[in-house]
Amino acid sequence: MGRSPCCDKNGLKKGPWTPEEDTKLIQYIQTHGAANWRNLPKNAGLLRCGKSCRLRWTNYLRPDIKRGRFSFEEEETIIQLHSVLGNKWSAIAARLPGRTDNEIKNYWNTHIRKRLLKMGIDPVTHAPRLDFLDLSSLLNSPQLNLWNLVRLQTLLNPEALGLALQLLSSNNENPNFSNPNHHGLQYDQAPFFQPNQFENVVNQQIPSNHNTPSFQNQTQSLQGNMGHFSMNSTNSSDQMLVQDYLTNSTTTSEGLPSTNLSSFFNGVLSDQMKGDLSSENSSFDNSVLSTPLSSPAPLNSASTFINRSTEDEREISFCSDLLRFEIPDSLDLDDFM
DNA sequence: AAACAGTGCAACCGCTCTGAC
DNA sequence: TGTCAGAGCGGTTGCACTGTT
Repeated sequence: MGRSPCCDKNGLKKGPWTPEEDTKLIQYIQTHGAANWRNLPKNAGLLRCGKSCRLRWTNYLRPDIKRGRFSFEEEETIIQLHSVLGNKWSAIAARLPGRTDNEIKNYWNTHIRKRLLKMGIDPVTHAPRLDFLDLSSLLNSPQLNLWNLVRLQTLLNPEALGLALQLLSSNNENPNFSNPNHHGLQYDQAPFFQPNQFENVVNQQIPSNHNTPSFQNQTQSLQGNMGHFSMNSTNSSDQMLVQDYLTNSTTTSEGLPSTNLSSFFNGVLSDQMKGDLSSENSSFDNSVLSTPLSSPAPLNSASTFINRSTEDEREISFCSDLLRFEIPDSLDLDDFM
């Protein structure tokens, strides 16, 4: 048999707390302290379960509770801590003064989790998931520009890039696949990817070591997402940038992609564009020009939130930061172990 | 203006874990 | 070693609020 309930629930009140109940609880705890929750309701004159009193106090009435919207910094901290600690909400709350575990849990489930899913990130593992990623929403966004393409580098995992490379390199063998280059082909006349072409190429090009259910699921999802993008994107220059970016990627001896943005920029950008990127007024991190995919850029969370004016920008940068974060030196993981 | 659907959040429930005794 | 209270967690519910039709 299970243990006896913490209190006799007959006749006990449930539901929202009234101001009078709150006042009684606060006054009692201020006088006697927060202890012996089983006897507290009776002593305080409350028709509540002790557990209910404890939750009410710890989650709402405690004087050090901070109410209101989570800040960018708090949000980022939650994500970083969650990637290390998982669903240990109390441990996360201990690092966020004034926030409770329940509040963080609710905020995670209602805001952060949804946003991660939208950005194609597994909220459990914090890894990019192609079957979660909605490329069309990213690439069709009004903010689609060079910055977002750069940030896409961090969204796409090696498998995704490898698949794209195989697709692009297969054009010599597969006449059905259109691989336009920027020497005369009219992009606004040629579709970027047709879903059926994508599927045909995928079926032919998946390497044997990627013949796993999860990889197949991801490639199928990528097919759908890329197909959606191609059918909806009307910005031919954007398509060209993506195409060139992928074309300039290389593969390692192990067959894994090793994408270097410098080759992309050198091959695609005009001198004017490179100059713009290197200007002091640009928020662009020049280190990315020489940073291979396998070398994550250091997290610079303070600067990444500067001058972001739109929710989309915040989401994209938010996602980018997620995948680039590193554990701060000040965070002692031994505390959690 | 009313009905409806979607969203956010406080609160609850049932269970497990932990530490004190 | 077993029992118990407190703490913590995942999941869920109910309600208020907001946006849409």
